[in-house]
Amino acid sequence: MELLEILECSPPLARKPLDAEQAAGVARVFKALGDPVRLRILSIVASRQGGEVCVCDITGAFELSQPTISHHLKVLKDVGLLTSERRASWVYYRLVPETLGELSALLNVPAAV
Amino acid sequence: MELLEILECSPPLARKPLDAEQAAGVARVFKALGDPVRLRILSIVASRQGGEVCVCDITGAFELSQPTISHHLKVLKDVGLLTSERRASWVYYRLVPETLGELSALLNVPAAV
DNA sequence: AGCCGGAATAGACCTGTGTCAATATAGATG
DNA sequence: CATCTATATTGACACAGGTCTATTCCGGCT
Repeated sequence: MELLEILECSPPLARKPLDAEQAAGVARVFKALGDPVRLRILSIVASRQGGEVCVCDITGAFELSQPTISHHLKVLKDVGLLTSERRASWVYYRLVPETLGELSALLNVPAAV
Repeated sequence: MELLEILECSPPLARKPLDAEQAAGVARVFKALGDPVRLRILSIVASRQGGEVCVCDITGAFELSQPTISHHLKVLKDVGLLTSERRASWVYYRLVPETLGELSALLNVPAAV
């Protein structure tokens, strides 16, 4: 997954201006975070004891159709924020803490100049 | 600016699921970060010695029209990531490190469970 | 006052995207 | 095999958003 590579190699924003390619890679992830439903999904997964959540639990937390939730899960998965695993009839989603951590580091601008 | 309040009161994602209102507030900021041009603008400002950049310098760094850059600056300003100050004919933009810091903290998920 | 340059705003256009209903797929179970 | 439940995919639609041109606004200068 090349996104993680970009993130891992990216110094904080203040280090030096991002080039177009780096910016495009990082923007994909932030764009995924730029939706309230996806943020809530992410926080549901993140705060879940055991670290994984069944899709049905997520669907139940929203007044949105099942395909809509499935769509959002796919977006989060595609940018490397979540992974999924099927067990029997159910699919479980987990955080990818590395991705979140890299984003966090990227935004961690040193104190005012 | 109520956004900062939301951010300041928000524990990390893993603490407990965001409610709809919190998620909407935070999503606004991430949405602003979810564009490559805006990320580059932000990194230009962040990496600038002295902490401020004239609009003309930003415009010069892209092959985009001046109104387009102005639009992106407005988006970043509206969500509290930048502030601006007019001096004579020029307008200078600065980071709001608090906002970045809060986002960084929000994403800072504790190590795997 | 009039002009000039830097920056912001307005409006139009086109693409991207969040949502849904309908359908398909996967696995379990009778 | 038939069927049921859980999840994913497809296609359609409406709205949001990035970009441009044209215009306006704001300071400084002559």
